[in-house]
Amino acid sequence: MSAEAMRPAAKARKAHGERTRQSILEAAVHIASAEGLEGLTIGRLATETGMSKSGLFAHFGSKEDLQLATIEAARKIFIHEVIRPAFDAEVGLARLWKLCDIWLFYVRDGVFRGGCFFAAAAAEFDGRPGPVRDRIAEIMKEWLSTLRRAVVEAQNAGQLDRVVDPTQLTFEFNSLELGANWAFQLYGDKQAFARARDAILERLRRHATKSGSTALPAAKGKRSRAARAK
Amino acid sequence: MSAEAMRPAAKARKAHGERTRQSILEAAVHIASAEGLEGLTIGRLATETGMSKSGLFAHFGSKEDLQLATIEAARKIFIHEVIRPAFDAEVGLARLWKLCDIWLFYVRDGVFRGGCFFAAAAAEFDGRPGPVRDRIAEIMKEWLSTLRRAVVEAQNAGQLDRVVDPTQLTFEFNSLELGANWAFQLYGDKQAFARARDAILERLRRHATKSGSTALPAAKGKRSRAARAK
DNA sequence: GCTTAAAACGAACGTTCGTGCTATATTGGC
DNA sequence: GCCAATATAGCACGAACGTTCGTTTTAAGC
Repeated sequence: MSAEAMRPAAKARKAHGERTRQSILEAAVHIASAEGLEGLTIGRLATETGMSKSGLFAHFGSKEDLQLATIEAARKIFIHEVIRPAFDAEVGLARLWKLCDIWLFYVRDGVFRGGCFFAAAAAEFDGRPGPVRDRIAEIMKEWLSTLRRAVVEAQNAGQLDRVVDPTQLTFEFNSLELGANWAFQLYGDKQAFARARDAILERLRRHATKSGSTALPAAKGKRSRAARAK
Repeated sequence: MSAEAMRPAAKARKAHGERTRQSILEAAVHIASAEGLEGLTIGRLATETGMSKSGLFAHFGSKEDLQLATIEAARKIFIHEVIRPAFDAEVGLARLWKLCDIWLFYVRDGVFRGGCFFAAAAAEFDGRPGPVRDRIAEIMKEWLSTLRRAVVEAQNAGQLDRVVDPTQLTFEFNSLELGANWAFQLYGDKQAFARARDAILERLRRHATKSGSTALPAAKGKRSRAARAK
């Protein structure tokens, strides 16, 4: 009844506001990833979107709410760009590898202007307690859990040796990805992606079972590095 | 003559200013590592040191100069706390390992409030061109070079297999350290240090020659992880 | 103890920050 | 075409920012 009274019309009533809110957040995400969530200023965002400060501000009760909304928007993009495509791969080593591989492309292709949105946000807020920091930490835990689950599933599928500690492997992969992101942001070093990729693949190959190794990309010869350097 | 005219008295004349400048920078370094180089505000710093804004400001011509001076102060601390002690170890695998090991302690022991000063600064400024960003990049390159040199020296000493690519190994070690720093700052996860340590040691052991492996700490039994978890 | 330069201060500048309040467009439902 | 709700704009606020200025305190050299 009450739920039935919530006609689609009521939703359409809100459509316009929701749409501009969305376009604001789209701009916010890119500014924040490059200049930081604190550098994301209301005035700057208003200029960027061609709105007035107050008009824009009305969509969010406070700057903190804007930051939180921006984080959610970034999360959606991350899920769409990394998680979803990786889940097209079948469970096991293939999915685990694809998660890592796509993540590297997600940074390299500039899905966000400032590299990984959450790596930047985490570094900015790790010393400032509050809901923003908490939400960032939650989302990165989500990512780590997804990665770890993929490791365990690969083991359950008999494609990955059970002696490897899933938490340890997850830590190492995440670190290598953060390292590649760091090197690319600070030095524009694209080779860092290849290095992270090599390091991850080397670990996966070393612990892959015979049936598992077919799920990984074919190993290149020793000349691969020299060829790449050229 | 002119040089002789520069009597110690003339130096003593300037002593007081230099000393307060140093104490300002000491406070600045800790604030900046926790709140960022931009969050390091002149008013905040004045309050912290019990000085007036203008009196403090006179020591630096601009905020950017203050940031640069803060970076130099942090670099000196880093050299004193990490580089110098590691160079007590003899050239080769021992020094390489000590560089990595001490770095982890440097973060864990809170030499800076916000973890690794330069990791935080790099994340903050990697998207903002200018002298501050340039200097941070330079200093981190210094660190990478030091690490890489240690790898090469270990190879030259016949303690590390020559098939390993020094640049690749340096990238991996640096990534693992950044990963530990990240996990500790965001989650307070102290186990991350053990994980980074294990990962680094595992790689070193795998590529150490017979003569080299004596330079590494004795391997713990398999129960070590279970014991640590308890 | 007087002189003089360095060091620190207090007050104010112009901007920009986040955030309210009030009025004006814009829009969907009838 | 009118109504009511929603969406945007205009304006002003207090606070904090980096920075400048003229003055006062501090301390070293003779």
